[in-house]
Amino acid sequence: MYNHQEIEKKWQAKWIQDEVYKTKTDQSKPKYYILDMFPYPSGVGLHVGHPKGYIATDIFARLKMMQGYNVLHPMGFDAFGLPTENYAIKNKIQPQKATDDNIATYKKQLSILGFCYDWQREVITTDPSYYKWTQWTFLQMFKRGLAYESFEPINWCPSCKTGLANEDLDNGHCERCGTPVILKKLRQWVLRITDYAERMLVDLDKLPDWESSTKEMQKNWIGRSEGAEIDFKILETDQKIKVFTTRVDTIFGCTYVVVAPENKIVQALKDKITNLSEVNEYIEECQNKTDLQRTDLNKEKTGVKLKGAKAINPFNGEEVEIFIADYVLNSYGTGAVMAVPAHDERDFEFAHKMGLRIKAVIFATDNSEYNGKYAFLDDGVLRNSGEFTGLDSATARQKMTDWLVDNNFGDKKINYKIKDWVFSRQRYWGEPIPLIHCENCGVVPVPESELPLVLPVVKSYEPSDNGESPLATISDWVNVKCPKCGGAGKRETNTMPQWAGSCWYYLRYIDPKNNEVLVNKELEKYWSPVDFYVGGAEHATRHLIYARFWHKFLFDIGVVNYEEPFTKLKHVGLIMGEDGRKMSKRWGNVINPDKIVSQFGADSLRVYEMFMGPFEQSCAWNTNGLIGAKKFLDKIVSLGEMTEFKEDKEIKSRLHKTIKKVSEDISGFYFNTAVSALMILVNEIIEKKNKISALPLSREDFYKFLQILSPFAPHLSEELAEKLGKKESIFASSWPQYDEELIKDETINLVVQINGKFRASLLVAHDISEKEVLELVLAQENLKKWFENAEILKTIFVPGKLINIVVK
RNA sequence: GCCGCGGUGGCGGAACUGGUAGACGCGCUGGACUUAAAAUCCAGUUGUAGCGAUACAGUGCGGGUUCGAUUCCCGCCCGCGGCACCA
Repeated sequence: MYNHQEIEKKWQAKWIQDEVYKTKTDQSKPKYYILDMFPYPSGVGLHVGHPKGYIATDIFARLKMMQGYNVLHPMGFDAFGLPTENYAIKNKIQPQKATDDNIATYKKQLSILGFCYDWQREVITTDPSYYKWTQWTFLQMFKRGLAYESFEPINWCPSCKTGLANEDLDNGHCERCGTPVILKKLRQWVLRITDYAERMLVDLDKLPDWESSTKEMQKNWIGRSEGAEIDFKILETDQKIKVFTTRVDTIFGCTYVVVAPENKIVQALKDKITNLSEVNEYIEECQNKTDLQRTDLNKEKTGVKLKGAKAINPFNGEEVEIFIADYVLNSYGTGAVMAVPAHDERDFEFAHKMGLRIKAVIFATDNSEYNGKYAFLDDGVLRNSGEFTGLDSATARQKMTDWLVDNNFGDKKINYKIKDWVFSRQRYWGEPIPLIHCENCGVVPVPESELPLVLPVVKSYEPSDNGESPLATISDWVNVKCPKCGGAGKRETNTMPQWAGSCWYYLRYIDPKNNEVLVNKELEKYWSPVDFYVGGAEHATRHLIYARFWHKFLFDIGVVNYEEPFTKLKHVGLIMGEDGRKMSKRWGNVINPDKIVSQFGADSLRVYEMFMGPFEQSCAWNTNGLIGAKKFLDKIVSLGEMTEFKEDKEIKSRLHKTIKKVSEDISGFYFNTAVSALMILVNEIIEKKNKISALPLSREDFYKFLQILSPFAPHLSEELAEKLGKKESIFASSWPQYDEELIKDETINLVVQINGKFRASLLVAHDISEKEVLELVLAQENLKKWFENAEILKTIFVPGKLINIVVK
């Protein structure tokens, strides 16, 4: 037992006093930038699961420091956005005050865990000196046409009363409050992230050190598909319906065309449609559905025929019916499809329900006939397809696309599932969008010299029902002169989404106080890119998509010198409650880190969380396991009390093996096995110690042990190192090297197998020959029975490891 | 439905490019110390049979490759995560 409270307090104060973790930009040394995803400071504070990733990066950073790197390992807070705003409203505090309080709580909670952050580089996204540059980047996007105003229907959360991006949805519900979203027509600012879709996709291949699951998720989210856009002329008009398909080869099987209910073409055909009231009724019906209802796969497909209008298939001149149906999404492709029921499941289902014609044109290569019971989705050979009959699907797609181009009926087209980023929120707690609406000049940017455009203090920050932000009510802030013509202008009152500030914060840590530029070029060149980024997997298709986009833009305008922000990425597994459920107030299973630290110490918590299991894996909390970690540290304390040192050869060898193992395991983020290796070493030392009544190590070697322990248990290691007489912080020391010679075992346990089954192990010299082993084996009394009445067919010998004798 | 990951004792998990399955920790059992308990220390702990040496079985299920498979291949089952009418 040792007084962890006293020791931890002492060293935390000393580290700050001696500036042990101050980042030094000594450019002669190699740099290492290791970054945690900065937290969102919520009202309830941290639970014991949050620091897991921070502990891991802290251990890693300490290793790198001691290995002689200049380490940048900063921390900050992502504080704008709905959670704080909703919390502030509920508790009747100003959002700024709520943010300040929450950050103070978080910092206190983090500080007692003994992290090696350089707090002088702290970045807070709600700080005007920070969001000045968020606004600046937005303006650069605006100036290059990447930010545009749109009036299209978007996701709207009726509870949070704001528009949302696709990334803010969780299965059709608002990710924040769980309310099903609806589509609502709204004026909004949108970023052209789709312009970067291709690059974001292709560049994933340049990231070998990202987890493949994350890359896969991003690929699916970007959702590239290659196909063609085809014009279907509408009979007796000069209108046309543009459809997108990846299966031009099936077009001779098209028996109707479907457009989304919101598609503009419906209104354009008003005069032709003879059942207009029925059509309008259907459109209204669709508008009243939530997104969730509309996209429910289990529901039956619905739709209405546009009577009086017909479309013409450009390939065969056939006249086909036109339907509106909400199984076609207006937001993807052209909002219209050619329906080929024989070769598309959805069209098949719809055609069945409405009693429409099904015409098969693709046949399996084995010439089996189409049975009409389901849609045939595979590629195959074309039939009934005019001049393209007989071609295989892939060739047909090429030739038919060429035909489209030649005859002016369409073109090749690549579509992406990812949508442009809806970037405005009708809420208060966000970065003001620095634009001014002028009657004469249109939308005019706020001059860069006037940045930051500070978020004004407002009396009521509750959201409104009318799609306007609370900022719209502050008339003396809203009404300004147009910076261009001096005439009357109005400020944009929407604010930026929560994800804006986190798109580039990693750059600001490099140069956190610069008021002239976003980041100094020279410093950026030295420190970037982020070598290693660690955080939750839930950000795979949110923050990590946005940040890559933002970064590529900054690359394009020359702010940064490389194209991908995060070289290596790992996700931290959750810590669940003792009951196996996610820690939450609702289940009453939240474990508070402050309590754990005061009761068991930060070092115990650190060791335990790293020992729980593989870093990426989620794992249930178990207080008994924590006590095990504490016991491990207690044992080390008892070693530290020894005053007699007597070097032992076996222990020295074990120490060097452990140095190797721990170094490799920290580098590879295999913390559980690193802790295990340290435990094995300690157990062996204790066993020996009990025999010889002295520490079976030299002073120097005991210090080496403390060094490899120190990333895990920094406070205790410093304390024991000081006891050994060390004057300088252990983290200023050089990481110990292992001795190759000491690791080699002179004698080894050689495995003896007979017919592949383990039968014995023999203690022999490591370089024993096959012949010698065989002689030894045959001489063993307890193995004799295997060779009686048996013939040795062959032996397999793996030097230094095993011999397998095959007998019959 | 599609994509990705996983399935090993009572529990968390270990096992390098195929080579002693269950390291390390928790829990449990027995013992020492104690008036007693906690703490600590020692021993045991995959199952079955046996006093024991030992033998057999065993890494989700069924096959296969191999001298040898938790590891590689084929076919299933189950769990988790993501996406989901994307034409």
